[in-house]
Amino acid sequence: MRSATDPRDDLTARARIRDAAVARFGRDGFGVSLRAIAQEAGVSAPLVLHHFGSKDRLRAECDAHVLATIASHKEGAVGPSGPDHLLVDLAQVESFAPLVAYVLRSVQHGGELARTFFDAFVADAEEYLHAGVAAGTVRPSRDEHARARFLAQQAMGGLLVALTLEPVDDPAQLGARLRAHMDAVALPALELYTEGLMTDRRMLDAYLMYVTDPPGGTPDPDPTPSS
Amino acid sequence: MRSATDPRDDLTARARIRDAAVARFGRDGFGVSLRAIAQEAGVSAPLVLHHFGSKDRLRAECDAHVLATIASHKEGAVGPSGPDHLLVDLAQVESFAPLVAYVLRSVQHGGELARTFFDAFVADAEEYLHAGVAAGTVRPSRDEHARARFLAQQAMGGLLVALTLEPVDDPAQLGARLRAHMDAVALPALELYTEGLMTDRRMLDAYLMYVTDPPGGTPDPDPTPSS
DNA sequence: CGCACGACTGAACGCCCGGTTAGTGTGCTG
DNA sequence: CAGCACACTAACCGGGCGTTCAGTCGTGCG
Repeated sequence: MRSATDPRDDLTARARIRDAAVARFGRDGFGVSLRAIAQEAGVSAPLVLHHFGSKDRLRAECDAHVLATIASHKEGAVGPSGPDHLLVDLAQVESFAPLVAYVLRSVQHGGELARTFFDAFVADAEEYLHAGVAAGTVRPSRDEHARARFLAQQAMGGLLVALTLEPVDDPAQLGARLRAHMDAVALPALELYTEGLMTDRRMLDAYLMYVTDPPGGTPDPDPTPSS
Repeated sequence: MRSATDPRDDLTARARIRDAAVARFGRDGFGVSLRAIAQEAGVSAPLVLHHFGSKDRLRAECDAHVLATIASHKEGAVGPSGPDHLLVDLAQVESFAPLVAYVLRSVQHGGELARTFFDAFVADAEEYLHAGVAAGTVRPSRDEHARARFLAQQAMGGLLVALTLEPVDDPAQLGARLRAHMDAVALPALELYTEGLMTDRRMLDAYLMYVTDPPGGTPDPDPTPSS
């Protein structure tokens, strides 16, 4: 019983299965079989069901566990470089790499956790940008929320595409791969962020003119004919 | 025989199966069953194998078909807004929406076609940026290729994340969804592209200083010990 | 001690998968 | 008309999946 191993209590088979599931889900995707998870945890497949009821509930528990773990670590030490680096920094710590892989899989696959994570990223980005604007290091935007969402989406997506096109087999190398991605991205990103891309304001001004005064007015707002 | 239906020749059951496979793969992912594809094409499952040999070869043929179709259309009319808009513009045409969905699925899943497509995107972006630099509308970069890759990766990834987090059920709505994504992204993107993000050059200059003169020198270039 | 209980497992079930086989209909060809 | 090539299908196969079941083992408790 748990009374005998009181301090560990969560390092028992149940937790081992959960950790193995996180690792396998992250490495091979959510289609991985229960038997593979069981083997990774060193137990039999039915024991997984015995503890978690079903594969779906196991997945849900993994979601909650990953969410809670990362959230608690986010509080502990705020990243030096904004939300984009949180996952990258976490992945450098070997023990956290599986969690990061799990998060990336989630975002690749979609679903509840992915949206939760992404919303948190956007919120972090917005907060970070707001601090920059207040400190005078970041230009204000005409729509701060849209900008935060845009930047988070682009950064997350770019990372995901890079990892998808050149997948990392060994989760121990995930940290190095993420670091390499940041290195490859650093120069163009900093260039873009400080110098922009365009040499003049024509396109932006044209767009601003367009949204405030659409050329076609409001054409046929309810195009439902009589038939 | 094909001599009887000479002009159609490619609209026979084989092509119908291929199109059904493209549609299903794009809508439900590559895990979709052969039976579902067969049902969509209105034939029996073994007929799919009869024509294509195996699921893998069917997938390969879909890859080639999608690649060829989009490539031929790309030649026909070069997009007015660079490579990012090619898929978006194509998806507006209802008949092309399944192909676009297939491409996005490919990039989400990884693999050969994904890399081929992505490399083509990068090449298009590089060409487009180069033209802009030559015309004086786009600032030059210290690493043109890295910038093109960066922008393509971010744009593609951002689109993918947006669609993954809020998936589109009906392929007929894909065009509208992509348009909505471009609308949501237009303002922050144009702001970033024309005005940048930073108010000063400190971070960029610090980075440039760092890469040309790393603080740690060249630490242990070949860390292979004697053992 | 005896007993109940939870952790745990081997075997098996039902299902669906990709793929195979054996055969049917059909239309062209000689 | 006979022969034949081809598109096409019903039935089936082995295998892997999530899940269930019956039972064993170890252990704390009356």
